[in-house]
Amino acid sequence: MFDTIEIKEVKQELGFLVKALRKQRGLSQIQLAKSLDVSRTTIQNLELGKNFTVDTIFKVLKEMDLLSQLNSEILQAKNHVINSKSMY
Amino acid sequence: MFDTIEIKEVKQELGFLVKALRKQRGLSQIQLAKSLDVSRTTIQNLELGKNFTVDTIFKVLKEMDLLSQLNSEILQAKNHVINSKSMY
DNA sequence: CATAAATGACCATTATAATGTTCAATATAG
DNA sequence: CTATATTGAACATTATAATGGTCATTTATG
Repeated sequence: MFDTIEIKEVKQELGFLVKALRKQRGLSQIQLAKSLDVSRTTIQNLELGKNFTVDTIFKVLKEMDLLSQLNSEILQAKNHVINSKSMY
Repeated sequence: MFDTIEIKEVKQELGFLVKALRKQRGLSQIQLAKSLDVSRTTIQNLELGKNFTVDTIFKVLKEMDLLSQLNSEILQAKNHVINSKSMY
C-alpha cells in the first residue's frame, strides 16, 4: 500500500540533491570532500546513489546548513508517534 | 551561525525515533531485524545512535511507511535549490 | 579550436559497519 | 515473588564503506 518506492531510488534522489547543493555553492567534489574531511570517492559514491553511512550524509547536510532542519523533522516525527495511539 | 547541532546528537535522535516507531508497532528488536533481513545488532546500533548506513535506516523507514515522505522532502529540497539563485 | 578542470569509472588497500554469539541487567508477564 | 522476554554490552569474524590512486571521458575556460 504505502511506500512502494524503492530504497535505491531514494538514494539516487539524495545523491542528486547533494550534487545540486554542491554546485549551487560552486564547489568541486574535491573541494567539498576536503572541507568535510572525506575522500572524493566518498562524495562521488554519495552523489551516484551508492550505499554510504549517515555520518557522510550528515556531514554534507551540516555543511549545507540543513542538519538542524532534519533534526527538527525527526523530533516532529517522534512527537507524532508519542501522541498517537497505537493501531497495532 | 546555522547548524551548531552535532551529528552525534542527530544520530541519537534518529535512534530514539526508530525505537518509538518500533514500540508503537509492538515489535521487539529481533522481530524488526528479521522483517528487515538485518541483524539485531544492527537495529541496536541504530537505536543507540552509533554509525550506520543509509540502507539500514531506509529499510526501517520503508517498513514504517515513511520512505515516500522522505523522498518527497528530498525532491522538495532539490527544487528549492534549483529555483533559487546562488549566493556563492 | 586547444587547454585545463572536473567527473565517472575502476582497483587494491584500509577502516569500519554488519553479523552472530554470549552474558548481565531490565523489563514484562504469570 | 518467579519465570520469561527483551535489551544493552562486549567480542571475534565477515562484509563492505572509505580511502587513495590512476585513467578516460566530459565539461568548462581561454
